[in-house]
Amino acid sequence: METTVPETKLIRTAVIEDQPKIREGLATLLETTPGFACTGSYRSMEEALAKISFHLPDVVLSDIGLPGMSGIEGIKILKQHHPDLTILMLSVYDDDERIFDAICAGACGYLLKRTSPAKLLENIKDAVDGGSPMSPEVASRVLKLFREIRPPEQVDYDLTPHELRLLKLLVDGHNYNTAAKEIKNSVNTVKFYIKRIYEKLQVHSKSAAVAKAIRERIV
Amino acid sequence: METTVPETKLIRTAVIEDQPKIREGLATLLETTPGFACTGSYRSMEEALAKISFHLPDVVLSDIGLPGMSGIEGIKILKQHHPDLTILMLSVYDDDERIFDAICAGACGYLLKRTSPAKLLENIKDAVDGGSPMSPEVASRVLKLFREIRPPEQVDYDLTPHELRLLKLLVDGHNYNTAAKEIKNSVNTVKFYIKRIYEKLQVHSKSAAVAKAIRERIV
DNA sequence: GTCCACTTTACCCGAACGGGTGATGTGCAG
DNA sequence: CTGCACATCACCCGTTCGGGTAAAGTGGAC
Repeated sequence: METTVPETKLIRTAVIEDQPKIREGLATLLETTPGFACTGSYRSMEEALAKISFHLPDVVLSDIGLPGMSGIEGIKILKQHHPDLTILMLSVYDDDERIFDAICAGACGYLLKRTSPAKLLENIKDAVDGGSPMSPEVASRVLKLFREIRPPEQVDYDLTPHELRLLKLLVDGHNYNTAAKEIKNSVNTVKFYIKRIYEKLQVHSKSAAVAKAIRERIV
Repeated sequence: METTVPETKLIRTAVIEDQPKIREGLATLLETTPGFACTGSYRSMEEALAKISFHLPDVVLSDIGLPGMSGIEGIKILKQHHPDLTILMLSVYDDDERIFDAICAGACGYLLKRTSPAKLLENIKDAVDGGSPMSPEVASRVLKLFREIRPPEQVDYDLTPHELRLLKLLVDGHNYNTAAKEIKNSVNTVKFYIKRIYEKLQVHSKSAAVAKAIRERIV
């Protein structure tokens, strides 16, 4: 809800892409579209890292499959040097692994190369406005991964607060003795409680209990 | 790259929203736009759950802040009854908690109410095409959460493949004996290897090793 | 008071674990 | 052949665990 005065701010974009046709196409697109500018186009991450500081852009558009250093490795370094840089990945790959890595490396968006020029420009604008543009397929995968991460429905096995606390101590590497000191009980009490924890969790050893506790996020 | 013959398929959409103005606005928008249809508009999740099966839509557009059952609770149930239903959340809230819950409950997209009608229609289309439309702010939050989830950078402690396999067995609840059978070695060999694993992981017990392995995603 | 549920502690015993040391093999470089 | 690295296994010993049983102490309900 800001006053949208005729936007004078140019979106300065750099391109990192090894295929000459695509690289030049993007550069031309950015140069000829009002409101956009291309501050540099680089054939490799190494080249970009060496030269980009002299014409720092607002947005970097980077391929992943580059000769030499990969785009993902590269943007990690780019982000270290210029933390505020907005980075969009532009890739033909839409596999979970690469999407995940790119995002964790600092990319704020992930577009597939088949994205139309109009969409691309719109997405670049979104990105500088703080959005995180993703191609539909990419967004789906991100959500899918997202769901996989926390599927378990917090089954709590009816553990009492006491038992829970003790379980946490076990998870943190305590043995019966140190855990006993921690909760100010005798070792025998601890042993007694742990028996019940094992029953409730249906396990028969400390390590199995710990594994279950961590995996099912009981801790 | 498919032949885009004049699309005859209507996108049938249902609306769940308690505010009359918004609900009716959405219904009208869907009815009057070529290619779209509104199969029903409901004031509450309870109403939707009761009636939606008679006119099953392709897409459900649901508010979160509803009277009675919340939109998030509701779509969980909706998804159980109709797993293939495409569900888009339409909400004023953009907090992490609700976004997370909505996605995990089965929403395939999350839009803010300030989304323009044109964008909204486009996003609905994206959704039926298998995409996962999100408002820019929402997408940013999703990526932020995403990064928080896997911060630890895969330190692998120089475990050999052998040691790694053994560690996995421990994590899966094996004791020395069963693990030994599993890798066809004597118990003593297993003990020997485990000693080295403990050294490399800097731990002194099975449960601590298991905890570390799971937490640092060595498994 | 009595009864009952719950917490806390105790003891026992066999099995599993942890750590140390040393002895075989097996294959490869010299 | 010798030497060396490495994998495999054995034995020992003290500690910790896992599981079973039993019994005080505590507090509230009746």
